[in-house]
Amino acid sequence: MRSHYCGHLRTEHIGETVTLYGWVDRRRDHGGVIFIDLRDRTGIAQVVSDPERTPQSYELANSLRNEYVVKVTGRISQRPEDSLNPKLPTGDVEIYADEIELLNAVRKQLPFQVSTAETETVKEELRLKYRYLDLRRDRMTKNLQLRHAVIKAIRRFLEDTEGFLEVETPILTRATPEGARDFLLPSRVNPGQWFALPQSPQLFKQLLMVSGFDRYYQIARCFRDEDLRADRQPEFTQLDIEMSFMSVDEIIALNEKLICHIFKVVKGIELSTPFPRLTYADAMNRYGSDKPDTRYGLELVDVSEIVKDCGFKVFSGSVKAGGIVKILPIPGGNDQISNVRIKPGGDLFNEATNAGAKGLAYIRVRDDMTIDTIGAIKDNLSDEQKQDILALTGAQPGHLLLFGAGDTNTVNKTLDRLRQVVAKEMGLVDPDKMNLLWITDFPMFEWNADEKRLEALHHPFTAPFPEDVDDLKTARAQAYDIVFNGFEIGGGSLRIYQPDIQQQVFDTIGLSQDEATDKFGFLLEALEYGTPPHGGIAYGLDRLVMLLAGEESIRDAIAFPKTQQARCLLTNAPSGVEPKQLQELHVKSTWKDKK
RNA sequence: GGGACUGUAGUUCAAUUGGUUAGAGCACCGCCCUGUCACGGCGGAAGUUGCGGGUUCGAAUCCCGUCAGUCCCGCCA
Repeated sequence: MRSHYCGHLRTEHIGETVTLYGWVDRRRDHGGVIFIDLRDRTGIAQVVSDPERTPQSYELANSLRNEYVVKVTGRISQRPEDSLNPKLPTGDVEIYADEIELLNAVRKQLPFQVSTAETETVKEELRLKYRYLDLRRDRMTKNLQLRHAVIKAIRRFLEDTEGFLEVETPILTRATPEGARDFLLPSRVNPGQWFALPQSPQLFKQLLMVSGFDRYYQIARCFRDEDLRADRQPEFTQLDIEMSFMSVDEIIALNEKLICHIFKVVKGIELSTPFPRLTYADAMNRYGSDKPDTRYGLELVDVSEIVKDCGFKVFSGSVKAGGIVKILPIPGGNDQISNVRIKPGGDLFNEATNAGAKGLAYIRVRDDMTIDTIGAIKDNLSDEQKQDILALTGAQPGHLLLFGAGDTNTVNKTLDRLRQVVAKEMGLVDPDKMNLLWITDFPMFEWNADEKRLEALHHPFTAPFPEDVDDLKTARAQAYDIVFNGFEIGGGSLRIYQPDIQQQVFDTIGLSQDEATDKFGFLLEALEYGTPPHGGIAYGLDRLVMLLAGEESIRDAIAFPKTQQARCLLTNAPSGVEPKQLQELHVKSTWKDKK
């Protein structure tokens, strides 16, 4: 007797007897025909029973409802010519039932329709509360299968082809001063002391390099107690990789092979290598972003030099204050984007001001190459300056030029966002394109205005370029991010393996000797014992799966995700606990339990 | 911490913009039909319009508060 999956329901197996388990897919109370959503979620089988031969099964079939669980034993048969259903993945066979057994009924009305729900948008709140039903739906089943396929491809490649070893690292670990907010757990046996959940296995994987496991990886759960977004969960999964004795180029090459393998196995797509590389400086200059979507052009143009002495104070003042003036040139924008949208109150204006811009200046290029612009530009820029701008931006008839002026960060952020909005609405994004690229040569540090100190852009274990070590403050890091269609899917670096440089980096970010010893003494000490040069990368696995699945929310790539308020609607976690538990943990509650 | 949007039968939506008894598809229940494939036919039940308050002769609709979900800013080495 055959087992019971979709793959066996083919014409070459006609005549064989099979047992199927599954859920009734759609309601039928007619003709003894039911559809079974197979237990392995691979397809739907049509089951027919005969009123003469198996009257009990026939009666049962006619009374079954959606989502009842059944066991069916029967013969694989050719479906009659007039009842072929190309929509069924089992093709043109059906099961001629000997016996239908009801394993379990649906005792309550379903909170939403599972079988036909592909055509309906169910409120996410309900989907999350009844996640076990949501996961029955085709879309979510496919997403989880895709996730599995990605992980399987990763393991095959890293273990079988490249000789990596998976090592588990602790979930109960210690709090770190840098980075995201920690999730903390009180220790019962150590009063007043706390574990933290790992933000990533960063330090442990470096210690594994010290141990000599020169090719480590882990599908690792990570935790960050920060606010959520469509592509961010407090609990998420990284593909974490670390290698010894490898250069940046070697690490990048290996990762390109890995990504190619995943895309080929999972999506059947052949990517070409090497992936393009952009330095951080170039990416910021050309796209205003360190994770540019390069599926379309719309590159930014810096016009600071042209306008630095012009009479328009917003422009010249920005440059004099150390900022910049840049332009987002939009071909065809003159016709397609109305003034209402760029002027105060308009959606593009709001987009700009939300990003921190003070306003949104523009130049429209008419068909005869004359221009239409705001008064301040018309009156305060010379004809030569205007012509220089048109020349530098490559403006053609029909172009719309949008200006960003101010400090460099704000300008880049504003134009980056406008660039994305415009590309989307003008249909410049080719959904079939799969653009992967590397961003390299990040700065080591950036200024934290609130805390008035430098902080690590990547993390404080990132190695600077050797030639930049003399002036760490402005040093570039040997770090790289991998960007997929405008999303950062991974990032890594060579790590510091010399204790003196590690100490210098801690000094630079204002971590005192005492504090560094207290928090990272174990690392500094480990570096004293012949640590090999090493480096690695970590991928956001959930985000990668989301993108490969074509989903817009990371939640659709995770079986049991949290809501934006970091709650689990299924279990209603987090929840209050008994006072006794808190006592044992030496924790005083200052918060009244929410009902 | 802040901004925006949403919340109406089990569910997806509607309700002529403040006006009679809040409607429809699907689901659910009953009967009929019995080779269907979004089957079909007849009938039925189903609502404190998230919750609380206010304005009004009258509130799903307007106002205030609150809860929940989503998107975004801050935040996320």
